Amino acid sequence: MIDPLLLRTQLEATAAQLARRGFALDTVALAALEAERKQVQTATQELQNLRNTRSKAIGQAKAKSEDTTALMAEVAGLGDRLKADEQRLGEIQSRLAEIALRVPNLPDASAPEGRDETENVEQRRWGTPRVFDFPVRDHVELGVHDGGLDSEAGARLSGTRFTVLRGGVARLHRALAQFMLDLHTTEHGYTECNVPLLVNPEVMQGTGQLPKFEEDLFATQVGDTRRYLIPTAEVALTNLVRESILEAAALPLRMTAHTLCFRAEAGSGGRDLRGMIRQHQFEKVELVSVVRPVDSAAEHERMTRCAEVVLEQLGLPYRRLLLCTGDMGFAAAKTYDLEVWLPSQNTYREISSCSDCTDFQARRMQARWRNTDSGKPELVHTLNGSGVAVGRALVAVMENYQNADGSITVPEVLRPYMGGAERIG
RNA sequence: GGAGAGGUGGCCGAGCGGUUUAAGGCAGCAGUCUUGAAAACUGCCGUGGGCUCACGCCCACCGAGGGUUCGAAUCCCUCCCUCUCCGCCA
Repeated sequence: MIDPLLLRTQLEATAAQLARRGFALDTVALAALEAERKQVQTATQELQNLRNTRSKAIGQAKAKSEDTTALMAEVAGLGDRLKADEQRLGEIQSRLAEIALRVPNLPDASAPEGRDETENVEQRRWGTPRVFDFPVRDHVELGVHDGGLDSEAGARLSGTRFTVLRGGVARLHRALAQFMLDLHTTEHGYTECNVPLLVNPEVMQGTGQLPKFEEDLFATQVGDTRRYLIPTAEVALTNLVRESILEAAALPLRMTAHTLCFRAEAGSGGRDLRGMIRQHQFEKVELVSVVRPVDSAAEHERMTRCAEVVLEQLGLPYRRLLLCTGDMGFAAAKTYDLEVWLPSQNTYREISSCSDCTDFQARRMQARWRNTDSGKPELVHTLNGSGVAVGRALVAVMENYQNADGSITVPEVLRPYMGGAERIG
């Protein structure tokens, strides 16, 4: 959520900033609703004040055994008026909150203005795509051999966009996750966390998935209790600081988790249907940082580097994009995407996304820190990044390390996790 | 799932219809004293919100949500969570 004060006091300027990312704020409706809120809230508080002072007077009169009938007459009917006003105020405020919860974050000044992914700005490249002296196979072909990558089996069990992994491919997948987790915990200063995959609706609202993106989520219902499957560990890790006040010394807080992720992928019909690029269930190693506001820009660069190091150690060519305003996620003020080279597609494909969410999630979660200068609790800044997507890393390793006979060379850094094996398949 | 005990400010803890404007203590911050420190003493010290140029004034919050009442931390109802024991279980 952006600062509601902006919607009250700088409505037009805020609308202009949101327009940069293609979000149309209905300023006329908002201004009218806000004027009504102001009027009703003032009236309600005046009535509450009247009730409080009268009630106190009755108490004092009774203590002195004085007659209270005159005072009692004064408050007659006040309760009903108050109840009506309070209800009306509550309705206005929840309408305002509903609007505010659906407004995306303000884009950072350094995010280039643009409509969609075609206007993202490439920042750098690392590595040189390998030149093959044999016909390149894609990961689906490479995986069919011994059923190492079996989407038919996945479909039989659960439908489209589910895959079964077996044997060396399954182990390579596991090795990738282990390698990433070890790298981030031992080299990059992140604390390993193991988190619930099912979370309650408040948590989903905290990081911005609800109320706007419900159709992208898988949900469970047991009795009256509704829980959602996390679409990313960002949800669980970031919400660990919800409704808390952190000491300044506890920051920066850096956490990582390897989890399953579940996405309904509504609205992506037909895209990337082949193979493991876009699945309903996939694994990811996630990085989350909670920092002081002044530190978030630097932390964003640092986090993105942590993700890049994964690809560099795996020897996978990649490029870094600075996302334009129109391609950023709901909660992000600024985002870098990392795209890995896929020989079969002769292009770079997204494998990581690192976002600075500034105070947007913190405000929804009421996550604060105690500023030692002011002594007051202030909102933290939160950041999240994939470090990196395991399924897509598997695809990238299979394709970039393939051999003419259809086998796959195991990248050096993964061999300790593969019992020393140098190739699979 | 069953039985019992609890949820009050950063922490401990009193309050169980109206002198509560949430006592008191601890921790913290500032000051006095001191060569310095400690002790002692004095003051400050929850969160969110509204109105105001401002000084300030006001509203809400005692696990959550309802209810009773002129008035609720306190009484009633529903729910949640924590702890102890029992049961079940990877």
